[in-house]
Amino acid sequence: MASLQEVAQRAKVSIATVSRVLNKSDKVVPETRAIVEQALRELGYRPSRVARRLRMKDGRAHLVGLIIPDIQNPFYAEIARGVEDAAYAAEYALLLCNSDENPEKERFYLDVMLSESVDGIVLPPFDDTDAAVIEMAATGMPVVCVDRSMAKLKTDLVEVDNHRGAFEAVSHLLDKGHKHIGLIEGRSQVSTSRERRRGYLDALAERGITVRKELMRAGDFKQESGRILANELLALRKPPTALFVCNNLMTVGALATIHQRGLRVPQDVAIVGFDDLPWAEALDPPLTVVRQPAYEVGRQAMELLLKRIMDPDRAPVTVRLLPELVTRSST
Amino acid sequence: MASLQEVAQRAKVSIATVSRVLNKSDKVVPETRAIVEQALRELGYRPSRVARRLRMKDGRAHLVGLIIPDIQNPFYAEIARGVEDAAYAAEYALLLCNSDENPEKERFYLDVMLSESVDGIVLPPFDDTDAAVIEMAATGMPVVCVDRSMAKLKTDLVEVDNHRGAFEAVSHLLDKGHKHIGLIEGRSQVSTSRERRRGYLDALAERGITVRKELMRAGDFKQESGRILANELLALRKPPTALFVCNNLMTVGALATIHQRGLRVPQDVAIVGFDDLPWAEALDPPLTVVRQPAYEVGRQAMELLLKRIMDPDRAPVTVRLLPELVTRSST
DNA sequence: GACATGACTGAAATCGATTACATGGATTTC
DNA sequence: GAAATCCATGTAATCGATTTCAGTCATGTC
Repeated sequence: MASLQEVAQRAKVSIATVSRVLNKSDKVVPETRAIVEQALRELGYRPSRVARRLRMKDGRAHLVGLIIPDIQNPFYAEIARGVEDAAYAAEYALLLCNSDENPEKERFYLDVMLSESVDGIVLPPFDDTDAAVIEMAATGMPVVCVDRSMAKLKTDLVEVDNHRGAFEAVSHLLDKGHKHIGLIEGRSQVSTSRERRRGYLDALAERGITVRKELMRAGDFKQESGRILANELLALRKPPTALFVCNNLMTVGALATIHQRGLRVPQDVAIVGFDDLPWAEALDPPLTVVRQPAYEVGRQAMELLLKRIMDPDRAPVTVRLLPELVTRSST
Repeated sequence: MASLQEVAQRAKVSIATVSRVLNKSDKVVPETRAIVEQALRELGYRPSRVARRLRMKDGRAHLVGLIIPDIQNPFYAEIARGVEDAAYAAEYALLLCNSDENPEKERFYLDVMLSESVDGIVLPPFDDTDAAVIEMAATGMPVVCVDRSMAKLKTDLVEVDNHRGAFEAVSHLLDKGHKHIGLIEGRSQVSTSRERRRGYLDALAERGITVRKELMRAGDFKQESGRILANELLALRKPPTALFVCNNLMTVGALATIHQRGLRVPQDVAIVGFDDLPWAEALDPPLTVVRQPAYEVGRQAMELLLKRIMDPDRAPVTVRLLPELVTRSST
C-alpha cells in the first residue's frame, strides 16, 4: 500500500534514495540508510512489482508463465511442480494456465503473458507447427518447450526419449510372448505420439512381427478416448492379447473397458501404459508403465528458462531425459 | 511490443484517441476510428496489462491469485480447475501457487500477489488463525476462502459439510457391523479436520459405541502419514476392523499399508476415504469415499470473488455444499 | 587559498497505459 | 452576427518504481 513516495516523505529523503536503499546498490551513508529502513518498516512498505516491471525492460519481472493442457492430468501436475519449485527457489512467481489442448485458449493465455511482460514461458506446444508459439518466440520472448518438440522452431527443449520408452514397453510385451499388440496413441500432430508409434513399430519389426494396421488406433490423450478405443480393439474378431497405451489418462480409460468386459489382467489381456501415476501401485492390477521423469522435466525446463533469461543469445539446448520401464503386475 | 505511442504516431493522432478507440468508450468519429484501427492492426498492437494495472486502482487488473497446498493433490487440482474455468470465462488470468502447507511459502506468495496488485485471492487458509491471511484481508484485498474456514475472519467462504460427510461415512461402516473404527485425521488446527472428527464421534455416539482413543490418529494430510498411521492402527493388539481416513492422499497411503500387510479389503479391514479420486474406480478395490464437489467449490469461489471485486462492500457469504457418500467395494 | 576530486543525494525522465481538463472549430441560439 | 453550446481531439497529470544526470558539500592537493 505504502509507496516509495510516502516512505521518502517520512524519511525526509528523495524517492531515489529510498530506491537505492531497497536495491542495496550504490552507497547510501549508514545514517541515511538507517532512517530509511526505519520508515520502510514503520509503513510496512512493499514494492509494487507492477511499477517495477513497467520500468524495467526484459528479464527482471521475476514472473514466468506455464501453459499446460490440463493440471488435472498427473503428468502435467508433476511437471508443474518441477517448474514451480525451481521458480520458487529463484524467487520467481508463476502464471499457470490450462489450455485444454485448445489452440484458442492457448492463444488467449499467450496474449496474457505477453501483455503481462513475463520474463519467459514454459509450455508443451499444441502440436508440431503451433503458430501461436512461433509468433511468441518471434517477439523475442524466451520460450522453453517441454515434453513435445516443434518441427520448425528452435527453442530450448526438455523432452523424454519417447522412442526408447515405447520400444522398451513393446519389447517387454513381446518378451512375454504377445504377438498381437494393440496400440492406442495420441494425436499424430504431436511429436511424442509419432515417436512412440515409431518405437512400437520398430520393436515389432525387430522381432519380425507383422504389423496389423487395425490394431493401431489414435485418440486424443483423454480418458474417454482410451475407453472407446480399447473397446474397439477388444471387439475385433481377432483381438490383441496386449495393449500399449500412450498416455496415462487413456490407460485408465482402457482399464475401465477391460474391467467392464470382465477380462483378467494380464491373463486375458496385458497392458502397459505411458506415464506413471502416483497410485499406479494401488491400481487393480498394479500397472506396468513407462515412467517419465516429469518432475525433472519441469525443473530442468525452468532452469533452462532462467539461463535464457540471463543470456538471451545463448544457443538453444535440448535436454533429453530417459524414461524407465516400471514392471508391475499388468504384464 | 508496439505501444500506444507508436500506434498514435502511425495514425497521426494522440494517444488519448487511440486509448478511446481501444476502450470503445466515448465517441470517436468513424473515420478517425478506422484509421486508428488500421494502425492497430498493422502494428499488431497488444495493450500492456502492466501499465494498465499501474494506472487503474483496484479491481480491474483481470488477474486473481489462487494459493493451494499442492497441485498434485487431485482434490486441489479439481478446485483449481473450477477456479480457472470460471476465471477464464470472465477473462481473468490466474496466478497459481503451491504453499505445501508451509506458512512461509504462503506468505511469500501472498506478498507477491499484493505486490502484483491482483484483484483478489482464493485460498484454503493454512489453519484457523492464519495470520498472513488476516493481514491480507486487512489491506482490503478481496479474499475468498475455500475448503477451510477461519475462526476470526469473516470472508466469503465456500466449504463442504464435513460433519455430515464424516457422519455418513462412519454410519455406513457401522451399518456394516463394524464396532472398532479407526480414524486417521488431519492437522487439528484445520477446520475440516475438526468437523470430520466431530462427525466421526457423533456417529459413534448415536449408536452408543464407546470411543477408543487409541483408534484416533492425527496425520498431516500427506500420503506418508496415512501409511504410517494405518500401520500403527493395524498393529494394535485389538486392531480396528475398519478405517475412516480423512483425506485422499492419506487414504492411498493407508491402502498401501493394508496391501503390504496382506490384508483383504473389505473382509479383513474395510476402508472409507474422504475425497474422491478420478481413478477410485480402478483401484484395488474400488474405493468407497465421501465425494466432495471440488470443481464446484472452486467455481463458486471464483464467482463469489468476482462479485466481491465488483462490490467490495457486500456482506460476506458462506456457501456450503453437500458431500456425497459413494459406495464401492472397499466397505 | 583555489581548484580538482569524490561521495551522497536530489530532480527529473521514463516505462505504457487512463482520464480530467483544455482547445478549437462548427453549429446553434437569440 | 456575437455568444453559447457541443463535439472531437489533444495536452498533460498520474500510477510507482528505476536510473541518469546534475548539484552540493567536504576533502585532498599544490
